[in-house]
Amino acid sequence: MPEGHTIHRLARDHRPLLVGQQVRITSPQGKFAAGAALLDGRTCLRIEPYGKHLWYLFEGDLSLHVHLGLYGKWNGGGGPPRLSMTTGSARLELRGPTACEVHTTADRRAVLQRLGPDPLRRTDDGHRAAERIARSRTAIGQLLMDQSVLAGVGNVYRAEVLFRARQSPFTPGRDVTTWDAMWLDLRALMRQGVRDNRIVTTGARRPVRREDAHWVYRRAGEACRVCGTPVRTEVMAGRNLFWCPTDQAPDG
DNA sequence: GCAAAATGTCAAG
DNA sequence: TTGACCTTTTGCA
Repeated sequence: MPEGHTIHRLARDHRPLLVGQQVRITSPQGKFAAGAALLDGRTCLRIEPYGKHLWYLFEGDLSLHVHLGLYGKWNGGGGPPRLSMTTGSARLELRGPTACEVHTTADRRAVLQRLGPDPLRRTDDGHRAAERIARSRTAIGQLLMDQSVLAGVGNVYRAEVLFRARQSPFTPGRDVTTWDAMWLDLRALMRQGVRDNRIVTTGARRPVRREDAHWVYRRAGEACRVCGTPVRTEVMAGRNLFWCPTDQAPDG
């Protein structure tokens, strides 16, 4: 399930299958029938991931925009897929996405414009995010989830990067002094996530048991791995936040 | 076997 | 802030 690392991994896996190929596109489930007809038979030119968004660019200024949301999946589950892409040798099926639509270049630009820097893009830097954070009274735990501040970070990386920086989620952005460290850490963690196709932040050795993969995420009530204090949880930005009240105590 | 939750977003009120 | 949407997994009977 998808935070930014999943999307970048999909792009990496799909490139050798689709780029340079003429692609047969259909909508067995019917909901994307018109879009599929528009794209069907075109050659895929490139695949571009950005944050949690994924674009398959085709000849003729049209692209397929996919956002997996919470449940979307390529090549999993049963029943008729929303979208099917086939070449001579590959078959990809998309089920349960939040977004599956045809974009023009202008549509794609409009989405990109609303997104903050993506830690997984080599040329992005954290400066734009740093400025937003430094100006804001909003809690850092909320800012990290805002895709216009930072693209690709979701609920797991939020909890884990805050813990690794020993940063309280409740500190207002303008008072945060750990941003540079968190940006660098996100780059490393998310790259690792692309390699593993999975989020592991504890440095646990493979094979990593599920209960050893995270410091605090989904560990409410369990002992903090560092200090033993029970991990706490509370809804922030509409999602369950997890943190250690001792290691991530607010300053002062 | 079913209810609830889940790595997400948007639009309505 | 809430509800809607989409699907799979988890936890409790």
